[in-house]
Amino acid sequence: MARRGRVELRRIEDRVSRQVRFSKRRSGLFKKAFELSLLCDAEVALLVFSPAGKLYEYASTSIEDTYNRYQQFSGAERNTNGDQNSNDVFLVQYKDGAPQDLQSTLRKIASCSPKNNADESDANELEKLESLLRTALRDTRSRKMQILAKQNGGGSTSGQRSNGAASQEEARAWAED
Amino acid sequence: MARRGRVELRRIEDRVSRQVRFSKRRSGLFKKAFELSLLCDAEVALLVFSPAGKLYEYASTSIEDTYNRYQQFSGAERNTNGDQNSNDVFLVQYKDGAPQDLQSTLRKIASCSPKNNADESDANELEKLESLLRTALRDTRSRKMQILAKQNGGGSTSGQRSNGAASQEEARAWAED
DNA sequence: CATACTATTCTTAGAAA
DNA sequence: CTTTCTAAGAATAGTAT
Repeated sequence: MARRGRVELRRIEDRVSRQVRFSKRRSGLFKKAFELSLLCDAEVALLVFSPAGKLYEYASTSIEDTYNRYQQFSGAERNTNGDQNSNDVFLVQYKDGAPQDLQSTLRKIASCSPKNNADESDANELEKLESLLRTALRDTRSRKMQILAKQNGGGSTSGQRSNGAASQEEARAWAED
Repeated sequence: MARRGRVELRRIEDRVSRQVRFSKRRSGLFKKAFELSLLCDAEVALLVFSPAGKLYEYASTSIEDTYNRYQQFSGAERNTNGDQNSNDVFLVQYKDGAPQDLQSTLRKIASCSPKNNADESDANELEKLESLLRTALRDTRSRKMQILAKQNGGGSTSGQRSNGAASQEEARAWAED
């Protein structure tokens, strides 16, 4: 049996049904978000809290970066019309040199052994670890994006069916923290 | 004429086409985000920057609120006390995926050995790795925050304040669909 | 919670305005 | 940049696992 009619735009009463729909629509939403960023070269950040309080997130770059850009944007409204190759001050070329070093980064991460005691020496170590993790995450996203793109190179857009955790790395980054 | 085939999952080369698709897909994405929050009673925050740099946003509550909730959720650092040294603040216990398990997460990361060949099996592995890295990054940040806070005598570490932004614009109209 | 199925509804690429 | 029109694809409600 299938849908009986159009979807009414109102909160779903039945808990089970609402939960199932949340799961499905969430997947669809994240997929759309990913596709928008990849197909149209847009920067997307998406945060979703389920009714149960669980967090789901997606960001073409990172939640923090996009939120910061959002705040800056709101502060200074600077809109240069024309989608030409305007000289973007923050344009940084990452190219594809990073992903190859992913294994190297992972090895460095593995060598970190943060203690459970919180002291000053740990702070520095954690700082380094954080940096390594950021790099590894960026490289992992980038590589995964390449694979997905290759898989769907001549296929459909619905090839990616896992959760919406997909991500991409573009040749643009204004401030990778 | 309509669509001739499936959509290729890759950046659209033609600028005009990309722009038109961005406009359409953005509308669709925001509609989906709105529906998810309404139908399933979820909290949603969505930020999109067009290739031209224009901002589009939607939030079931507000971007700031949801982002703050995200920060608390992932960072687990919640200090509501401005300048008073409240000891109990740092005694907040973390739930699953807590900093206490950071070492465990790092071990899992270390066990990942992404190959350089881009095939389907690699995509799944990278998916897991990405998830692990996100977790590790969150935990690392969280722990670092704790240490820094402790060093500073428990001073406020969440001084980030909004610049009085927030300009809802694309959050209505499709409520009739 | 996530997913397989399938009938239906919904989204959207392409071409123009 | 937004939107109209049409038909091909995509998403998904309800149900069961």
